[in-house]
Amino acid sequence: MEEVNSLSIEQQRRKLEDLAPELLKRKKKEEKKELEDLPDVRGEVRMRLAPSPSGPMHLGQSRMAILNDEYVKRYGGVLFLRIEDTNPLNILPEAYDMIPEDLDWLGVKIHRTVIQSDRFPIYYDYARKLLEMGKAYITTVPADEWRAMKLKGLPVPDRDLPPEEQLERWDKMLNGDYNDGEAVYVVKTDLQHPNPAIRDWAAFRIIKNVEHPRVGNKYIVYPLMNFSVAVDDHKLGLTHVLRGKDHLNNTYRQMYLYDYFGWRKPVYIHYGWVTMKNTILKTSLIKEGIKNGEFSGWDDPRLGTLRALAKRGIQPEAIRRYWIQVGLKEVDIEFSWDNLYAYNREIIDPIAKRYFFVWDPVRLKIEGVKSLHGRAPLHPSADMGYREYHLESPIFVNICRDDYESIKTGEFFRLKDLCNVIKRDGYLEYAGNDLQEIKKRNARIIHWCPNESVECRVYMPDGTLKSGYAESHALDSAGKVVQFERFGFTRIFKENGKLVGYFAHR
RNA sequence: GCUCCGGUGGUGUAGCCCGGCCAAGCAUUAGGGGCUCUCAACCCCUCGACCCGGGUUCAAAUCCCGGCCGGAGCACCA
Repeated sequence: MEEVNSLSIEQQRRKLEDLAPELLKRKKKEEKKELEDLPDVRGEVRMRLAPSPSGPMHLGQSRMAILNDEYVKRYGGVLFLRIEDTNPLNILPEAYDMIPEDLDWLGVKIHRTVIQSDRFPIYYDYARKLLEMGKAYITTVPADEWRAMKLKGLPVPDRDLPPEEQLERWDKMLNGDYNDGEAVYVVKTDLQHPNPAIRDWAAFRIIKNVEHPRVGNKYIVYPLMNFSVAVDDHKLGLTHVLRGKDHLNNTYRQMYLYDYFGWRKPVYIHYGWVTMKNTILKTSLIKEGIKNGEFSGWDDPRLGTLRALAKRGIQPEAIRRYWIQVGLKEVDIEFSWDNLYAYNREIIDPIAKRYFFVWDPVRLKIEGVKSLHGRAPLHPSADMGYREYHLESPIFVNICRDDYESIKTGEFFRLKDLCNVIKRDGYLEYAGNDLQEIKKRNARIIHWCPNESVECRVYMPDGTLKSGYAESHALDSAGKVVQFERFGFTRIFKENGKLVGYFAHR
């Protein structure tokens, strides 16, 4: 060892070359496209997605859906969809259908769906057991006082009442003898716990006079998330739970239930926080915006909902690749639209047909020719056939105002796949059809569309609108993602004979 | 304030557990060039990072200590 280190780097290298040249060759490393293995896997895996039905799914939530799906597919097992609708104040009834639709679009395979509002009797059952065990209490102390005591590490008087009395109170809660906020079911933990967030936590509350979209007024005692989640995670036999690290303290809280009941704990993995700059994800904001007409709906192209992305032609597979490469690290990350777009382009570029879309159009006459024939490939490399143009005198075409203004009068340029022209005052002069001439003179080639085109407007993700004309061939691709040349990838739809597009990315 | 979790280029990630193949890989972005009848794709090139300070060691992105910075939670929401 000492001998080796006494040599210079160059000497060491030479010596190594003699002994084992293969060690010097660097392996070309490929981009990692796989997720890390899950820890502690014994055979099949049981995992879950647990969205609350407050709206359709958005990009942020697609992360947990994709990752769970990937792991269940890798190891085999069961993926549960558990709809967490225990807060009747924050439910969008349509979301019960929207969420499975969104998951289906994402390609996430759900094996079984459970809805928490079906399971209240189960929660009540465990609640009673816990009271019998003396591990929970029902307090009638007002919320703020109770919280203040907790912060000081002090018990409220109710905490130490005997189980019989607690059970009596529990029955009174269920019977409706208390009104909203007058009594709360609390799980005992450790009042001295250094983390105040972990000390005694509320597990059931009373909500009267609010109709739950699925169970109506059947229940007035609603479980809070930590209780119902822990019970269900256990009852469903989960082996691994993926959740955002904002749930870290909830995991610690739930551990008390596992300990009290002696349940086996799943493996928890907490992944980092994702910030999405200038992306609208908050369902409450979206709901508001739809209501006041600011957004056209849940699929408004400005939004970060999966439905909006789908409408713009973002492929579910691109979203999947994105989240797989981000992985499960506990670091907070910033979402990168660029990276998502890159994955999407990878998928879409080989299959998207090419068309001309002229936004902010200028209509110009081509002088000096009787008729013109054009032929442009629908795809530059794949064999998808051609779109053809036959123009008869008088010939008018549309080009983008930006192009028109940046071309000088007298300048020689080409209308792609049609012919060469010279810009004159207010019209174009036909200048042959020699492509080599364009190349030789390094002249510009711009796109155009015939006078007989369809109106087309394209909604951009930033909320702006581009309108103009698209060549009528584009109607053939209605519903699909196309690339408007020199514009970008856009998903187009036919509406009243016109085209409406939603821009994906360049 | 208290509790917990993190810090690799603009962004994401690999490497960190088990120190030396790392003068740090990959992807994306940006800039440049080539190719192309698109400002797409493709090919080539360039810029760009181990939070800071100590320590251990022949050797630290990797181990230890301290600091700094960032984030999350502290709801009768999920």
